[in-house]
Amino acid sequence: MNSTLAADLLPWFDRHGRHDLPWQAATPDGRRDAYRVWLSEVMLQQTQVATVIPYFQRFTEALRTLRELGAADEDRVLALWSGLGYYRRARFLHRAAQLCVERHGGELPRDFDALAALPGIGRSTAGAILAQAHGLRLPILDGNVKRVLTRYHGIEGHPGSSVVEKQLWERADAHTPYERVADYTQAIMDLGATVCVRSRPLCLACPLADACVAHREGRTAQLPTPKPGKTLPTRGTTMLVLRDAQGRVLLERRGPSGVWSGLWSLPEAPDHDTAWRLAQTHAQLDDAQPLTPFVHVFSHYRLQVEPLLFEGATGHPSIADNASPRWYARDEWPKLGLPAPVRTLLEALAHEPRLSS
DNA sequence: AATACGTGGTG
DNA sequence: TCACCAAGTAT
Repeated sequence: MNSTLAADLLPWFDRHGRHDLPWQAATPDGRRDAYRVWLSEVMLQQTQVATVIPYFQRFTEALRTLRELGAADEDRVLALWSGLGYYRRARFLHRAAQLCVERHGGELPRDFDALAALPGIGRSTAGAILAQAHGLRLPILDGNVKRVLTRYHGIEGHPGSSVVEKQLWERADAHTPYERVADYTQAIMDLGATVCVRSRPLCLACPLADACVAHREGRTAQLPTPKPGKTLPTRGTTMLVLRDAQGRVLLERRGPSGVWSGLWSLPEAPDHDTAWRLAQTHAQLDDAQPLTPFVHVFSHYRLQVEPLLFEGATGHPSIADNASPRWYARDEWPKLGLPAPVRTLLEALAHEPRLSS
């Protein structure tokens, strides 16, 4: 393999790459903090830089080290993640930090296999961490790299399929240079994010255009091959907003699997009748007010939500711990991991007490 | 191998 | 309005 990809890419990176991302800051010894690199890589899974930056800032200000993360309550971690989505990432991150404290002296292992064995760290993330933090020559294969390489080599087929992915890993490895690995890793992601974008790539500004098969053959619009689409199924649920005289709301912790796992959310029922009966088990209520229904879209289905407001709940015990379910006052919501639409709903309700459809 | 898993932005 | 997309991993 006598590829010139890295040699063509690095001068472009020096001039046009991103060098001031928050997780790129060097420590006093000129290295990058592996904890911050790790956190950024996990946050960036399936998530764009602009979305991640404020979450990264807030998270690292609250939990500055791997040990602080490991010692934190899961609720705190999920609250810091709340709104970012794919919450299993946060739970894995938390668990991995604890494993590092138990087994690896409070640090992220520098061995690839040990690193990739941690929950939430797959081959690409492990490679990115070791390349960025320690300069080890390891390939990465994220969405940016897949887009660049499918075009550069004219590779057909959905990049998510195992056949295509295998080819891409081989190409990714072959292109990874022995020098300036951290810069190369950032460079190919920057190229994918800013030049070799999905629609209307900026080939005139691309340092790889001369050697790019897709550019030469005019196939940039056809590559990478899009995922075979299917229409999202729709599910429905009724969310119960049980509110007491002080404005506290009943929330319950969701189970360890499924969407929003581990987050605090509103009690749910399949229909209004069931919701009504469920409400009676929490308080003596004689009035339910339908709020404005809304649709929340996940990656694999859309959820039609019909919120039902029950006002004036009384007689519940005051609970001090985090047992679920629990009544939460508004000033406690920020400390909770809440699903994005639930947070939006509760805040809207707090601002507009009489909001209804 | 195929699917579950969030959310906000965009054309 | 809506389908599609954006720094993947686990099962």
